[in-house]
Amino acid sequence: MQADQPVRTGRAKRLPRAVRERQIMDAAVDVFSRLGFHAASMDEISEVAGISKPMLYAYLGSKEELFATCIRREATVMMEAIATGIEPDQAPDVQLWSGLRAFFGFVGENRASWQVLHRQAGSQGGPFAAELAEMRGRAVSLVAALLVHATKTQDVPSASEQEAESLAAALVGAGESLADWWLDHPEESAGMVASRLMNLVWMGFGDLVQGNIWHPPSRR
Amino acid sequence: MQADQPVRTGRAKRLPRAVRERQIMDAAVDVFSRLGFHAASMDEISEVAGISKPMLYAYLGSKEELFATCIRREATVMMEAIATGIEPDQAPDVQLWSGLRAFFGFVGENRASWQVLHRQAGSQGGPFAAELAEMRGRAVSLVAALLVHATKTQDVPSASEQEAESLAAALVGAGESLADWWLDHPEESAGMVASRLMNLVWMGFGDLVQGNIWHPPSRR
Amino acid sequence: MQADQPVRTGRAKRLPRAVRERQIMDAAVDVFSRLGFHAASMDEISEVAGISKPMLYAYLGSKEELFATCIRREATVMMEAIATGIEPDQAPDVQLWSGLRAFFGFVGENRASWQVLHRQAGSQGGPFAAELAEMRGRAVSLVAALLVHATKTQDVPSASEQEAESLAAALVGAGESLADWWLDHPEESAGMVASRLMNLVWMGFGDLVQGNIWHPPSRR
Amino acid sequence: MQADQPVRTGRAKRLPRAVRERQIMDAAVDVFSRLGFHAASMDEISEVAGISKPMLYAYLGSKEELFATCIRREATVMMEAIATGIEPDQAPDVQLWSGLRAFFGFVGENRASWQVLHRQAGSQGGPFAAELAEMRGRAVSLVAALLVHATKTQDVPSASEQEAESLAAALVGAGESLADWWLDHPEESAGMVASRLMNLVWMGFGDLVQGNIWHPPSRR
DNA sequence: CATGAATGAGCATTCATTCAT
DNA sequence: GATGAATGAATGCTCATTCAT
Repeated sequence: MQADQPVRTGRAKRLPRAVRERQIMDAAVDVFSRLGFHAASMDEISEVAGISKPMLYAYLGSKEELFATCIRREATVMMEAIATGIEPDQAPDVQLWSGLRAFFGFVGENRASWQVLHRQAGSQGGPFAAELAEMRGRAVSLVAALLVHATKTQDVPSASEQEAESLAAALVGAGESLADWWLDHPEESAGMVASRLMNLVWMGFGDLVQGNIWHPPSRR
Repeated sequence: MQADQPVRTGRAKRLPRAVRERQIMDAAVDVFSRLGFHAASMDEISEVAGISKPMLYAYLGSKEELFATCIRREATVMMEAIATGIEPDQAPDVQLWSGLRAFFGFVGENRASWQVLHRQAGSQGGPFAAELAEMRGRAVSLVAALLVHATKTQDVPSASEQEAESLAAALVGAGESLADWWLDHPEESAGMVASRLMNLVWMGFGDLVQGNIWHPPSRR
Repeated sequence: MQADQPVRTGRAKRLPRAVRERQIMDAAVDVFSRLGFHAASMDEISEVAGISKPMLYAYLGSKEELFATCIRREATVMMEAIATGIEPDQAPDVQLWSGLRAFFGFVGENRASWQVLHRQAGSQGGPFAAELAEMRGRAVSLVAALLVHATKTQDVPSASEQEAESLAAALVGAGESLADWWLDHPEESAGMVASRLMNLVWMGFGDLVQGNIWHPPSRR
Repeated sequence: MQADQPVRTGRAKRLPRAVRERQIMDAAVDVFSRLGFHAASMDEISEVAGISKPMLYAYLGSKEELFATCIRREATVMMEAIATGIEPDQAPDVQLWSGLRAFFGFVGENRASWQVLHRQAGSQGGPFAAELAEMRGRAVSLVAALLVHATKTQDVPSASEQEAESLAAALVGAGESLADWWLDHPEESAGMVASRLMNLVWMGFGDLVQGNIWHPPSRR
């Protein structure tokens, strides 16, 4: 997204550290999202960032540190986007719905960010796996809390934490997978995709096949 | 699973080709599942297999060929396990249920196999991405077909193919994610985990929070 | 030339040693002439020969030994062909002419042999360089002797051995180079090519450009 | 020529790129000329050049690219040396003579260069064969042109192109072979060797054995 | 005798990382 | 602060050669 100076030449302009760091991380996110951690090379990142490799190391440390930093930044931004999107004082279904909408909205507008976060899920070997796992775990917990909250508003024996977490994991996975599917079918709108997932997890196939559909509150 | 002889010493015993090939592929699945394609080295695979590198190449070809062969073998075994588990002439919900049970059953008993198949999802660059994507695509199509079949038994305007596929993608993602979660919570039984996902996707949260639970037919 | 059994299967028939050795060497000459020493692999040679690698080693020793043996055999055959072709009791020019004709005749009918002998001239590093150099040296000496003999029949101060050898080296090189050129222009006959070289070295450009041509004795 | 530091130790001194590149190519020519393309290893070249392997690749690309670059450089230098040596407005024989003198002069002073160019003639397989063949072809064409020019100054039916080319090929081969012979008999002077070849190809044995010798014009 | 199975040793190439200017 | 120049350490792959059956 920021392959600016195609051929860097001469000495890079002196810039305040914060700006430089941002610049580098933008480049790193770009490259990591395109190639994945292993295939990405520090050479290419430094080139895209428009600085020399020693600067890369001076500012962001090793490749792994750089990757972890990227993950952390992008994950934080995404979580904030979602948190901001959720309408807190509404009914559980509406909260979930607004969360999903925010999630797909974010993915649609930040493909690179999303891919850095998701395209590496497997490489558990690396030490940045911790970073990734933690970020994902945070998302799962958030959803789990929402689910627990939903059951508490009813007269049903509240589900165990374990159960909530497992369901949350499933939901998060469904969201990730659907987001990937969406990348290959960009003709659909974020709202439509979000709505599908909402229907699936709130109504279930059992209802869906009978024509029972979940609708956003405004239409109710 | 067979990282036995940490330091191989002397000449490996003469074995018929077929046996050695199996041995090597088992080792490869082991290493690939632990480290992922990129981080795995042919050196380590040959060591784990208890043979020298040239045998690797003589029998299974290049690293990429080896990986693709692993993927194909494991995917085939898994798909067969699931196909065998599905009860074909039953109602759609029962079919789905038996499929999920078979899936989690397989994952529980073949962790390495499962991880080879799932831990590389992101590596879009590699030439084996095709292999992986195809395998996953096949699974998604299978689920989508099941969903379409389910809607057709009802008097509802049958869902578009696109919609079915997206829901199937979500379901598959939910299954994958839940399988991963399960790997970290092995105290649960396969049936319990499968049942959770079944309830989520068939009943939906909407029902679940009201205490409506899906039960296997025998209990109905 | 002897890629007989395309797919060897089962155990090779027991054959008397001499026959086996011939078979192997024919295959080796074929492969060496096509690929050169380095690019030729013992695997391919054994395959073309229709036997297993251990047999190759049992019969002909190491790759270098095998190559040296090939060189020796082919060179001997060629030298004999030339020696046989030379008419000993004739005038020097006729002797040279018959030698050249025999040489080009041999090359035309034994391309593989010729290429094994000539296509490796450069690789002086290997220990078989000795073999090659010796063979070539023998050819040069033969020509030199012929030249010396020619001068002795005249009333001129006979050229020094050194001079004769250098001229012989030049002549041999011209022959080799012309033979290579001929491989790329097979439409010419052996006699025509031989005649060109004869004219060049016997008459010289000085005569040639004045229309003075050397003719074989029968036409004189 | 600079196999100085047999064991390089510590970090190589910082040098500007152009200098290092020259240094590397000199080393490469040295090694290639001694061992030939196949037997030469990038390890040895880097060692002789006094740098690490990555520099080789950073500056000169792959082994094949490096070799091709060497060939091109050396061939260019040699062709220029010869072109410079030829006296253009003289009679054909004088032109040939000056060309030969220049050729042997070059070989005498640049043995490594000569050997890189000549010692690989056979390796037909490699992708650099094109490079080599083209260089040699250029030389042959040049000589052929000279021969055609020579016949045109006479009243003789000008030789066919084919004939001229074959004679040129023979002459070039004679030159190459004589140059090699010379490498083993360094006690002779370049002029003497050149003169021998000149006499052979201009006067022919027929004249030589009768004591007719070609002399450079100044002595005529 | 004949062979499938096995390997040690080496080679081209790349990449994260750092030094000296 | 900023960089061009430099490298140690792997990695994928191949080949001549040899056991064990």
